[in-house]
Amino acid sequence: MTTSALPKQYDPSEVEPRWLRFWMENGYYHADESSPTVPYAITLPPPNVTGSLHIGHALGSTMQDILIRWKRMQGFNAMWMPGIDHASIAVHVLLERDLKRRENKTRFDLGREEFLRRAWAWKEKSGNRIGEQEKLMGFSLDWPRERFTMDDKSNRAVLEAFVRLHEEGLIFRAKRMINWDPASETVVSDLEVDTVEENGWLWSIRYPLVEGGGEIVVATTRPETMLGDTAVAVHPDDERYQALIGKEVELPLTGRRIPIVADGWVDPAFGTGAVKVTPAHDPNDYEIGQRHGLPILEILDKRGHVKAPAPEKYVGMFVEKARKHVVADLEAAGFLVGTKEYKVPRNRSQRSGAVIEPMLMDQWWLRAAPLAEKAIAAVEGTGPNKTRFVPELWTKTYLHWMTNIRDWCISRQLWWGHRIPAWHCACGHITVARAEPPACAACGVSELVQDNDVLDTWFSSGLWPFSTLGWPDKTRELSTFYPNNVLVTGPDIIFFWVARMMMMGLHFTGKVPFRTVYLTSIVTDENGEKMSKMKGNVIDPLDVVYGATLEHLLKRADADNVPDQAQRAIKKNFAKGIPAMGADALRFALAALNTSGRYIRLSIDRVEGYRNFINKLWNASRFALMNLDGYDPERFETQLASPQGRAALAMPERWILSRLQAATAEVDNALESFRFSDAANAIYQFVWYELCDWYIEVAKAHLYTGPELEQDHAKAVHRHVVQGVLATALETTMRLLHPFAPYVTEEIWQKLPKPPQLPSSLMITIFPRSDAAFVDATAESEMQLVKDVAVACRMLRATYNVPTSQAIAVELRISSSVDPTARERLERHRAIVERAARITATISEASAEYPEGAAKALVGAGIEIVMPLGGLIDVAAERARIGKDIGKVEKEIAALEKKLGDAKFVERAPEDVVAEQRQRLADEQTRRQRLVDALGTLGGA
RNA sequence: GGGCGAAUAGCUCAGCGGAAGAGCGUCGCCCUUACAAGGCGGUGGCCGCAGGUUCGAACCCUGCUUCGCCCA
Repeated sequence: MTTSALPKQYDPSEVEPRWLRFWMENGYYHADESSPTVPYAITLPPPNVTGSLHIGHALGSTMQDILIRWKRMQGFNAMWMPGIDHASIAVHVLLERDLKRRENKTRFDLGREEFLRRAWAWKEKSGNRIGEQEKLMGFSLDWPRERFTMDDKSNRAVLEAFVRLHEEGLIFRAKRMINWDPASETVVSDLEVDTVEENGWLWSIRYPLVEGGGEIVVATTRPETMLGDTAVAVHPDDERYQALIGKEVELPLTGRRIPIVADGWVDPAFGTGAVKVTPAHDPNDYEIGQRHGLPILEILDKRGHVKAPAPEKYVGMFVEKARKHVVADLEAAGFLVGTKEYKVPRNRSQRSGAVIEPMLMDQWWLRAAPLAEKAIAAVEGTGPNKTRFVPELWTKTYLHWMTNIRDWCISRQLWWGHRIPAWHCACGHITVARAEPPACAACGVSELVQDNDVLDTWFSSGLWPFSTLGWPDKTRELSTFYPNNVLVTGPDIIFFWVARMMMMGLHFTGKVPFRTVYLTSIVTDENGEKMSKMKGNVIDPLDVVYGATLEHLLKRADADNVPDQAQRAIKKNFAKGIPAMGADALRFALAALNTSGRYIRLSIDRVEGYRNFINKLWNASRFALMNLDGYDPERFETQLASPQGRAALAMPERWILSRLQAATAEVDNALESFRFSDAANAIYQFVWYELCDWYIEVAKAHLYTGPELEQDHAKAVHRHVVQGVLATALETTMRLLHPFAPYVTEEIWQKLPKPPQLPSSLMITIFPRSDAAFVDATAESEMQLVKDVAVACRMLRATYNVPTSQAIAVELRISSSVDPTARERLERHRAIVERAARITATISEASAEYPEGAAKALVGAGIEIVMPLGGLIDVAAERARIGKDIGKVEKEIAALEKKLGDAKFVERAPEDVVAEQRQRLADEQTRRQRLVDALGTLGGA
């Protein structure tokens, strides 16, 4: 191997495709459901087929891949289920928008069959793209198992679930108030409606009394719905209107007579305290109507146009237009009392953006309360199986929603989705069945028409964790991989996914679908703004991986039809484009930034920092590979296996192996409790600040070959040990880091010399476990001392700008009375300190005599560093620096004396705490004395 | 209106009862043959405000202020 040929900079574009192919070709991603080993399963929340992989997916999926690769390496039968969601309404919105633009047609012009043909074509293209993106990110999904929510198996599961729930009386048909999207002409879920405050008007309208010539004035933001009014309501305690309750008014523009009713729901402080009641087009009015037995007058059709029995004049007008005409007519007729600007809470469909019309309609419903009961018990821990949320705070959100659950409207007036298995007969009877029934169950007629509606997408999502494993059949997959161990998703999906899966899972399988729900943070841009194409602040994960020029970003934005404003934002945000970071850097960044906070502010700069880390690791490995000639991994493995062999290691070797155990333990513990950022940071710290900054620097002295090596056998032996420790530490680091950064670790690992019996890929090696045999407190404290002394020397050197090239003589003065072991330790490790700080050291006892013009520094209380600088020293600066240190020390001393002077503290605090504070005080006092002495000998005050 | 949360270094965040931490930024010095995507060193904090509990509070409790988010 010609390792010297390794490039100085890690090039992910060259490395990633090779290993991706290797892993896929060898089937390492695939889990065998018949394997006797302990399963560990995660189901990927399937991305929406309309989209491409966005940064939120990248985050959630990276966390899942970290878990899966980690567990796989721990020997679990790790299975990660891939799939795509059909996203019923999202596909409709997208295709219909396109249809409108290109052909100026609606889906109704096209017909159901042709529309579905186009939807499938879209699914093929878009679904494949998502899969490609997931592969490029290195996600080790079990591809042969890949599923789609509308494939045959899923269709069968949905059919079975629907029929069973219907048989159980949990699915029923009823006419209730629903959210109608007039643009898409379908029901939408409560969860898919946003209430936004928009600028509007509040109109006051005079409704004249039928008798007595009086009037009542109502305030409304939707005057056009007056055409469907069937009452006026006031609060029963409202003194202004006591005399009017029970009277009738004549409804302007229609001539209809409607009553004035008293209802507690009315807010006397709103407007005039009197409101118009339109039971057919407002949920609250509907409730009032029910309480008072009011008639229901529907005056809006499915496209949001006015219809009869509204007066002929308005029929056919869209609500907005009808509003203008109604207001104008009211004004002309003298019924309009006032108009004022008003913030109107308006419901809009998240999908189409259209204003939602509450409407009364026959729909299919799922009675959710009985299902929710078990879903609550499982999370409260009172049921036989349990699911817990991580971070725990989301439990409340889930429980709050689940305890206040309402019946779920599951039918949608769309075509792309699972068609409802119900057949309507002219006699009015509806037959629900697994297959088209030959005849009506009620009247025997054979001309039946299947229900036109499809199911809400989330209905099939609820079944996903087990429908993907073969349910309703009792498959081996199901018994092996269900329940899943974890579900990873964003907190914004709790109600959509988690809640539905919990309800359906418990109902149909009797088991929770997953033991743990891990909720990631939500990724925003660096200013904390939610990413959105419209804002021009989206970061596409693959643009980060492969890099993108500004031109490329703008071109794509143009293709996506984003507004000019967003294009300008892109020019500002990504003026220099995005440099290629590689998949590993992005994955590691996402893990490192994924703390328990609710948001991750992702910026390219942060990712760049982690790209640098990957590069650092690459170069450390490069250094090792350039210095491993003659290294025999088997010989070293044998040495490490024996206690004597381990005891023969020198301090720095014992130190780095000990630190590696600490890092390993931290990574393992952190992952066990889903603290991804702690795990990533533990590796980062170890690699950069321990392995690279210290161990490799120390190792250099022993790795370089020279003529003396051939004469000095001990040196040659030691060189081999250093090579072994370096190679071993790196090899273990690769295994630790592999779940986070699979590509670079595999690349390096394959190059490292290692014992021959290891597997062919890093991804199927064993994940490191902290080994007590290598934990070495003595080595750690000795190395700490060495580092502290070296750093103090460097500080003096930097303060006085002593060039690195100049090895400077330094006195290390040690108060053996303060630190009895320091002198012996420093003498033993003098060479390391000298090399690290570029000094030549003389070690002596502490003394109050100082050479002229020396800079001084303290390490703890017992070690003083004296750097003679002759004329170089800036006396004033040195005085200021030491004076400042004295100030700090005195502040400490004052605080400690106060504490120790408090009798209650000494009396009540634990003994060890008191002793610790006493020791600190003594140390600080010594330090102060040393500093004062140093100051005193400076002169020139 | 109901609920959930957050205020700690210039920025982004960790710490959640016994000496204020990280990353990035910033300021010096250095192209020292693994790495300038680098090395060495420094600067920087009434831990939102006010009370309380405690020998001891960034951390626990109460209130306030300001910002988020979710639900109606």
